[in-house]
Amino acid sequence: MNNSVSDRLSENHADMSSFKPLPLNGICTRLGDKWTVLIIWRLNIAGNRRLRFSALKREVEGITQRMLTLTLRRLERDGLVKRHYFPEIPPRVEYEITNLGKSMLHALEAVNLWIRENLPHVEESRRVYDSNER
Amino acid sequence: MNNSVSDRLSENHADMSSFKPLPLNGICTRLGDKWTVLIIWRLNIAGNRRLRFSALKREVEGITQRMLTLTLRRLERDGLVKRHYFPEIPPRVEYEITNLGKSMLHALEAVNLWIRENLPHVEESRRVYDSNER
DNA sequence: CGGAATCCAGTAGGATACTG
DNA sequence: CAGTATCCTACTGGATTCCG
Repeated sequence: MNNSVSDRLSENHADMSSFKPLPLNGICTRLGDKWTVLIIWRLNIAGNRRLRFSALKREVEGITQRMLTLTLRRLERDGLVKRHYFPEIPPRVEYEITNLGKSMLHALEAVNLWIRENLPHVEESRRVYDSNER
Repeated sequence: MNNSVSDRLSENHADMSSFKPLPLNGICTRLGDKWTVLIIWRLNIAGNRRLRFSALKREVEGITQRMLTLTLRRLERDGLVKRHYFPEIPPRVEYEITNLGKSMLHALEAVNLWIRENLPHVEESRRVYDSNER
């Protein structure tokens, strides 16, 4: 079986030179936007339970209806979230994270950990930089 | 010794519910911008060798002088990159990735791998979505 | 309830010209 | 060489209103 890619992902930093850079084709941009990670993170916590549109709106702090709709549509389009529509009156719509979405969040765990561990260093560096220069 | 945080980062997906979401405090946004990852990635490949401004400009495809300067300044401010200035004539400036920068790229390896493995699925999902709806 | 449509302000980033 | 300064455009995202 072929796992040459993961083989090259070793502990050895120098081996990273064999990797091409991250393809900045929209996914990376998506990860950096304001709401994507917060929404899919919330859906991931829910696990296999689905969340209604209104529930997400309540629980993702500060998001507007417009941005929630936009972000969910993009997530659905990318296959990271599944949308279940029930044409009742009033309508009911439920959202659920997909396996693909779960795997993406899994890949983000290391980044999450890095931020939690290194944000203080970054902030200290900013303080020093801002006091010296300017 | 205290490693409770990494303890909770297990293989078990359900445990992720105990994590607070990624703090979207500028770093995440930074990762999603157009040039940050490409630049620091290039510096990381160089390892402990430094790269001149002009070398980065040549090798980071399509970047403008302005964006290279801006992005390098932010990376320096965050402590991810070190700037070495030699006041000669003409001036010479060399950039070098820091250990903090290396550790951040290390945390990004899983994301890089995920994209390389799952981008086809995302693109297929987009094709289906765009043909069905609209 | 779950949007869609419209308007608007702020910002990211490109192109270009100038400089110590 | 390694920037800085300026202008300009496109896009992101907030606020608000309307709708089935």
